[in-house]
Amino acid sequence: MTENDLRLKTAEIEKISHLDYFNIGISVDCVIFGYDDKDLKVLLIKSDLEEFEGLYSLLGDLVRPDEDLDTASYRILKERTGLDDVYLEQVHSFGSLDRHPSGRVITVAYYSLVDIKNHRLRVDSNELHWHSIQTIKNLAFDHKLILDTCSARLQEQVMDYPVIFNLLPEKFSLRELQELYEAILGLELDRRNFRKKIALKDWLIDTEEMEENVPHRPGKLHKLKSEYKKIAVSKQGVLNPV
Amino acid sequence: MTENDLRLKTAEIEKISHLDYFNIGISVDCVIFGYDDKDLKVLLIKSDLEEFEGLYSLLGDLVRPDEDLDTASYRILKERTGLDDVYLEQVHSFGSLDRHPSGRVITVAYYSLVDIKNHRLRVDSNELHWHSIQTIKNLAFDHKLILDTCSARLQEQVMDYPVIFNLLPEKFSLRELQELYEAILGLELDRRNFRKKIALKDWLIDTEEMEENVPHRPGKLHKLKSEYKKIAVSKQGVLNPV
DNA sequence: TTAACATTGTGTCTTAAATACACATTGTGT
DNA sequence: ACACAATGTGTATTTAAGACACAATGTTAA
Repeated sequence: MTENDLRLKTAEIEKISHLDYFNIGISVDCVIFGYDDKDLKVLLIKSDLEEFEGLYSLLGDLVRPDEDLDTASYRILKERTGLDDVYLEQVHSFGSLDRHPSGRVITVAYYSLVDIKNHRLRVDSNELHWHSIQTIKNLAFDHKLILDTCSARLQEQVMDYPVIFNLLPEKFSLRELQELYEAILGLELDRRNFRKKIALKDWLIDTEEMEENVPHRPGKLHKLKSEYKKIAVSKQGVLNPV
Repeated sequence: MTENDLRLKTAEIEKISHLDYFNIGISVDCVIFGYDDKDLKVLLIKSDLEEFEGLYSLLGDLVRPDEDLDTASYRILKERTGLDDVYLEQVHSFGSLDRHPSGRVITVAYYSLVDIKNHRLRVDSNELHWHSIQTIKNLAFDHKLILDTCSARLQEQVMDYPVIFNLLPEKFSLRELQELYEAILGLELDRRNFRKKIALKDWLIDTEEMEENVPHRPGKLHKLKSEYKKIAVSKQGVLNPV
């Protein structure tokens, strides 16, 4: 390498340092909701940063230069959980100056809905754990704020769009569905009025099957009409209430 | 400079090139809505990019390393319009690979509501122009998509939150308000039912004043209750319907 | 000055949805 | 066979939405 090459290299460093000043990292964080044991849960991982020792954080990663935002969130979900074909929706972007201890990182938050029982994650080997929303006091970074924002969004959407069926198995009883609504909304619902409301939306088909292995009178099993499954799996862009 | 220095420099270049590979620009774009002449309008500027010659684009800029997202959108609004103290709300982030011809730029879209009449912008000197939403066919970048997304968001919010009063002068007649709703929702409303609905929301105070200089029977002037102005100017975080 | 005009302001009826509320039925477990 | 735990169902009340018509008021122009 000649002295001239060196000068060129140095100039390049200058230029890149300037770029670096303007460099802001961009990441995606996924709030992955699950439902089990009559409780709304979120999938968290132990933070690997010293600053947040002992705290959990959402699943996230930097966005690669060759992938768009939705692709990045799908990749993270797939890599971390092995899940594919899940409901994902962008919620909000967070960009406080001090939100990441090791530099300026703006993050785009997504929420996701998965059926815990159906997909068996290798959660323990991964340091991944399901946490009840109720019990979460604080998280690494600004992830508690992100979680709360996504929970609020989920609450807003739950009565207007057929999304939460992604949290349930293919077939479910109306009791299971009502318990899920109650878990998300944080209130108790009247059984008769709830059933009337759901019937009015006309989202469900009554399979002719019945619950099994319940220690009481079994209920009918229902499933989501197939025309709504399309919307539910990947709601792109603007969507009208059904 | 020794051979060893050179090796160090080269290593630094390697490292920075790697960073550069991960470098993604981040910008903010503002959809600034205004209302005039019974028409919903948006503030646009002639694109300065060759690729988009003749097309208009939204007002936007790169986010600086020392400002958060909300601050960036306020700055852009202030710089370009001189307006301060306006309603701004983050809507969605857009990150397609090919959305910017000169590189990878992810943008965070905000919408803003301003009273055209009240603030006299130097629009002509700035190449800034108000365009009727109706007439806009395409825009530079993916700005048509961003505009449509923000319009849809505005439509969603307009009946639930007292936001659109930011588009009107301090005092307005119920006819003006109804025309604004009609412009945003793109439909005609029944006058009696509209007034009943607005009365039910209890957002307004009846000032004892009357319209002036109208070529017909003048209507009463109303204004937004002050407790809602707070919310309306800067809706931070999660907000419940009123 | 008066008549035509444009818009204000107001109420009832009907329909749809939300809420409050109670009892007989069915399958399981002991 | 009895206690248990849940299913499944209907009516009455209140609240909101939607359809719809006419008298009153101020301006303008003949």
